[in-house]
Amino acid sequence: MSGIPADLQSHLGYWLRMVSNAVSYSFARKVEAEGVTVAEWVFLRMLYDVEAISPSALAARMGMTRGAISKLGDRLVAKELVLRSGDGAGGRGQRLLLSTSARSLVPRLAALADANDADFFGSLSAAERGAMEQLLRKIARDRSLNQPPTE
Amino acid sequence: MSGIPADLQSHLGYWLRMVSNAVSYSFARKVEAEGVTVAEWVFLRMLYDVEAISPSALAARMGMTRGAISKLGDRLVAKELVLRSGDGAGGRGQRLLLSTSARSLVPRLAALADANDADFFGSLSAAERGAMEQLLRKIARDRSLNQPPTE
DNA sequence: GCATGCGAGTTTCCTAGTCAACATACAATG
DNA sequence: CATTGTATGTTGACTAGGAAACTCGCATGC
Repeated sequence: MSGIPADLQSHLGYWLRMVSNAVSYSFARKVEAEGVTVAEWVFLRMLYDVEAISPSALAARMGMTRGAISKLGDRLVAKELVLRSGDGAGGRGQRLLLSTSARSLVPRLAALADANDADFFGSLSAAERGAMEQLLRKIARDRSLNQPPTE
Repeated sequence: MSGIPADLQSHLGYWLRMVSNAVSYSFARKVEAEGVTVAEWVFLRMLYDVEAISPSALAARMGMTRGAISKLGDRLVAKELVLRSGDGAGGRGQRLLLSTSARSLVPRLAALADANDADFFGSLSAAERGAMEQLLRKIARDRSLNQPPTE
């Protein structure tokens, strides 16, 4: 025992990071054609469902800090994809919502997400993909990485 | 069709990113007790095996740019964990190698990596972990994310 | 009615990457 | 040899995010 320290490749975390980075990088290349980043896609996709949400609630769902959401919001407002309601910039009980152009952009981005997933996981069988998803969801559940459905 | 755009959670890439980020974040918290970052751990662990390597070869293996390796190297040299041989800073056919203190640090970091993997994947059965690793490796292989054993 | 506090959003400073421009050692070619 | 080229390492400008301090609106208690 305690001979050679464990190899990098002997850790699942290592492979997870490698593959995840590659998937995200590839997706980033795809969505940049639409002038958007991965974080922005997530932001927009979440708003698409909820209609309106407060910045700090969104921060919790996205697993980012309030500060990061504030800046991300600035960028999206500048791109005219997001509106801040209540509407003076400094408003307190603020709500974020999609612009109409964002609402039409999201489906196009979703198609890119589908394509990216297909690129990477298309070579797996449906059973394999299912197994992978179940395992990942299980770990996320154990760690409660699920964004709570709470506002 | 073309009704509601695909959900974030319907993509494997999404779950991969969630779990991978959580794993890396948790690992970062663990190794910071040893004064090291995740990237620094990878850097050190790779050097541990190869004995000496050129910065650009290491960049290729780590999937980072030469610039990033240069700065990462600076930090590790400052921490006295890495040495640059050939030794004037501007040397061209430069080699990176571990200091003796780094050589004794790596096994401790490896233990933390083991612990982190156990934290996250310990709740899976051995068969599940094996399945996960095989699937991830397969994707990495398809995309040739394996660092080539070439120097 | 006023103070006190708390929570939300912003801002500042810092870190860690990329990208692209740069300098330069080394090789190949005339 | 000299020149030209090419790969290598470094640097500077920029981006994205975290941590923590700061600012206010708003509620609560006195």
